[in-house]
Amino acid sequence: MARAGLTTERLTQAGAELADEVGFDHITLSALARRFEVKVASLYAHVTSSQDLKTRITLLALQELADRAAEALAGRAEKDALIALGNVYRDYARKHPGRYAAMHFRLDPETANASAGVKHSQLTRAILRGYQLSEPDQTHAVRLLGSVFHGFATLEMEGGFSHSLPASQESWSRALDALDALLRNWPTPK
Amino acid sequence: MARAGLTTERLTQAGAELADEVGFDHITLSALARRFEVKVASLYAHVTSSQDLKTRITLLALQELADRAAEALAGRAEKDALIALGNVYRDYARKHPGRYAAMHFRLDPETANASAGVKHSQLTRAILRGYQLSEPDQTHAVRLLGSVFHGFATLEMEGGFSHSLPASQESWSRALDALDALLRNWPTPK
DNA sequence: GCCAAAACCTAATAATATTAGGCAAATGCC
DNA sequence: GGCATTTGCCTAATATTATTAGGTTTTGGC
Repeated sequence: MARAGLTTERLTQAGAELADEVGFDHITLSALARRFEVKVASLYAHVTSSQDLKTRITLLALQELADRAAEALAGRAEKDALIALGNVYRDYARKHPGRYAAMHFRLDPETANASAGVKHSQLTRAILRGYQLSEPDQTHAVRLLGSVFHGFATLEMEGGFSHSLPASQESWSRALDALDALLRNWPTPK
Repeated sequence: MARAGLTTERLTQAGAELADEVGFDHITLSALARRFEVKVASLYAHVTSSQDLKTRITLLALQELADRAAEALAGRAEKDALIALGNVYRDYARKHPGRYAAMHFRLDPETANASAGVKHSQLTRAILRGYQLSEPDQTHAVRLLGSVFHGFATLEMEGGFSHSLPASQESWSRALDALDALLRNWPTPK
């Protein structure tokens, strides 16, 4: 009989799609095997374990998002850059909820360090170039931006903002306005 | 032989402790049964399913956190209240990572509506009384505060801030300063 | 002490993860 | 083009977990 043509890459890609459909927490090797019309044991020639698959999906998501972020930031500065980066995160979370969740899967330190995850903070730091912030305020600002982007995306994804008006899009725009105002006038502790 | 004295409440409580130890995603009825030195099937007299246990842990966490938030806000206003509420969230996430994660377990709408979850946004809204914001800016601000609290707590819990200086505590203080400054001078879109 | 209800158990089924070892299909060498 | 080898996928077996059905034993009220 014809072969399915499994490869590590194809499994990772299909795993990412599966995650977007059923949620990262609910992906299984069984479901993935079913999708390829293949027996579960066959997958073990390409991934070493369920954990391995999840790790690969995580790395894929981190890379995809870093690439989109880098592209979005090209040629933009200040508020333009801030809005672009924020939208990349939010849009990715909305379109790819499973992959977005994958990015918060715990990786072992070496894997994490070799991942595109490190690019994320670098890219966030890059948009601060347009604002006048020096260390250590830059680091504080990077962490605050990361918190807002991640927090908003997560809460919105969970439906936390969908049961009341105004529409969450409105709050998002205002959050970006607020962050811009903040970076433009970063408070110094007294 | 002596009986273990299982009740729904004790299972929920032990489940919450287990979640704090191994992570909410990794709690199992088997592990819980082991902890009580009881067979797994015995648990089904007190919880209807694994899903049911998780739901109960979620409700417990939402309630605990709402109670702590309410207590922390009593007699405080403005920045004092903001700091107190933020710290309640952050401290809870640090001390009870499993329960904190439980709060983002998907509940069916009716359960969610009957939960202490609704109190959270009310309490957040309460601290805005000290600042001069009217609708719909209040809602935008509630959502922003929620995003920062949740985002920061999550990223810190994952160790996202632990591999670089300054210490995350410092960034947290500065984030609260920033939010206070923002609420005091909420930008209007042009 | 007796007896109902409650608490816990054994047994059986099903889904998933994982390992070991087998056969067949594709690949490369002559 | 035929053959050997590698590789891809399979069957089979084991372990863990979730869940249901139905059987005992404990316990508290009388």
